Amino acid sequence: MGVTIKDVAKAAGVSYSTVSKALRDSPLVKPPTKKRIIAIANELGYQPNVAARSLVSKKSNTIGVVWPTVERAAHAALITKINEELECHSYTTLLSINRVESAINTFNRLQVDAILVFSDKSYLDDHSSNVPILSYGIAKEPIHPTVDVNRRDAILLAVRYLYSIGHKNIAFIGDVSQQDQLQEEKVIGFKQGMLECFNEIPDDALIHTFGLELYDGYLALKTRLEKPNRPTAIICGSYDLTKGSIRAINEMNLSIPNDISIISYDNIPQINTFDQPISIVGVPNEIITNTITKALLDIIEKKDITNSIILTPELNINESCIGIK
Amino acid sequence: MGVTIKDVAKAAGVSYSTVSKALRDSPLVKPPTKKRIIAIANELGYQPNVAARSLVSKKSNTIGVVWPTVERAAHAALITKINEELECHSYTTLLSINRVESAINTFNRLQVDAILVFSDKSYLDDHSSNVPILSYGIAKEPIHPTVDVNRRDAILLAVRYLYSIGHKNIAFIGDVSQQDQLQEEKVIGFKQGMLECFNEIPDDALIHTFGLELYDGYLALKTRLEKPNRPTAIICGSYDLTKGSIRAINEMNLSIPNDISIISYDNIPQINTFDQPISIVGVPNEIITNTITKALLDIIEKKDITNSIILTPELNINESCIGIK
DNA sequence: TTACAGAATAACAACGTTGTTATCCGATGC
DNA sequence: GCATCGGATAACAACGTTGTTATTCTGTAA
Repeated sequence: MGVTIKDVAKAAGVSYSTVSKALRDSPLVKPPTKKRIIAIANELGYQPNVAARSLVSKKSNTIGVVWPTVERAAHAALITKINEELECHSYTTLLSINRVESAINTFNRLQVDAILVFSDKSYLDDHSSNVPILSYGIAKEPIHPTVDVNRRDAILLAVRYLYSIGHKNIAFIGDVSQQDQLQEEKVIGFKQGMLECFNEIPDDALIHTFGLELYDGYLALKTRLEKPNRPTAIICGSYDLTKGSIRAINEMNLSIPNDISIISYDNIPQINTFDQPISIVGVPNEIITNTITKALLDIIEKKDITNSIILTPELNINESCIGIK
Repeated sequence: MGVTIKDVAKAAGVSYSTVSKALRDSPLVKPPTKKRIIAIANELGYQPNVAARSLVSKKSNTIGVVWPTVERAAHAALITKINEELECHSYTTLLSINRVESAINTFNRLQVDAILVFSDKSYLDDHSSNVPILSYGIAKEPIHPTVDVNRRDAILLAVRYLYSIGHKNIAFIGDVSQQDQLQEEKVIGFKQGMLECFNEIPDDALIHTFGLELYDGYLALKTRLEKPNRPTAIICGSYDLTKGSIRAINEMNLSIPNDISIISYDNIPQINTFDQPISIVGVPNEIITNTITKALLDIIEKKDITNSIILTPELNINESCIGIK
């Protein structure tokens, strides 16, 4: 079925080792011959056999990604990008939506070159994995090298900025259920910022949602806006919550930024699909993916990354925020 | 790094071909020897080398799944299940979230045994793929063998049922934008049913949403319920729309089924997470996944399933529907 | 012309596995 | 006691590729 290197060799009238070298662009073969061989290979529709190649090279050029939470939109954006970047380095990404342990097992069987784990948990059980593992999540006492975003500082940055332009009534909308450490970190950052700026955290400054979906944000903010003491600035804990919040604000016939300034967490590309520009705080997706890609290549090369990498968030302000005199 | 079959052979004092046979449970090797070899292999932590194995067997035991629309929850449920089922047949699932053409290319390079494509489009461009392709979507003039759900009949069934228990004012809520052929089919089924039962399609029987998300359903239904001539029964075009509809109904202080009966499309497990049981119409997920798995194994073996498979929906009624005298 | 360097290409082993074929050895039948 | 049979295991080729080593060929200097 498949056309092999030997078929090409026969067609070109050379030995098969020459073909191999020609296709790998080795300097050991004369340019004209090389050109001719490549042309013939293309014509025959030659596809290198991955199995044979990785058998001899002892590498699969494949990276396994463990992604148990398929639902999270932010992760989807990350994975798509990482996938692209790795392809540039001629690695193929392999996704598994199984449970973490089971996925790690499978990837060990498949002998991928490295495993990337997306997990909310702060640590993974210590599995015996022959393959190096990188995790993206919380770098608190990690077992494996980890890439993490400093969510606490992100929200802190936002509070400080809003304070600096005169806001006195700032609210944070997000999941305060303490189930998810990632969300918890944001709340801590908010509280820290409020204490720093105002020496207190008013009861109604934290707007609780019960989930991270659009509707959760919509409902929570709408309920809050119907009460007195309307905040002049809101920090939204995630992309979907921002979407819901904006709908709630529109529905109340309020204006961004004249009535309410908004800063959204999550620095993902979709943020540009809103009707109006929205200020954001977070680590740009591109930086996250670059870092992860680089870290993966590093752990493959055995450049042991002992330290975890913690990324610093950036603030991007535009007309969704206005100062208060 | 890896412990090979030869290491096991040396440790067991037998030839490596004997080890191979013992591990594949061949009758050619004596039971006691077999047992001993397996024990030693386990002890050494032997993992068969996939590359070598697929090099000789000319199979990768891997199936590529093209999944360009990561966001759709219904697809996530399907894929998870298919993944499980294939694992039972010792196939590994490989996900790609790239564009369809690019993904098919990659999978050809990796020489997977078959490709499963999730696509809204009614047909794929005729790519030169050496690997057999199965698609899940619309089986209208398909190029590749296709597994399809008869969405038209599903909604038709629902209309007929509601009519049979006395409803005179039935509405369908769904995406009527005609962008998506899958959604379009449902609308056609609804219209057909209405004509069949009532000889007409009232203008307000179709409740348009502009998307398939929860909030889209919520907003559209709420708007509709504020108008006169409230429907006594509603058919929801998808799981997320059902969720939104239920919220709208609750918010208006209406009761299911006393004020409004509900039937939801999408026969997925999550449907059981609602506060109350909801009647559904559609093909149970398990049947879809079984069919797809079987079809995949078939095209791998025979390389030729000429006919597409169209699945017939089922109606599952419970207390979310009540008759009208 | 012969010898020889250096480039170009051919030959070959190796990667880890599987299926086929060959070998060994004990038991059986005459 | 010898040939034979058959079960158990060993030996080996093959899968398609790459890196190393061996061979051929070309052009140049003695």
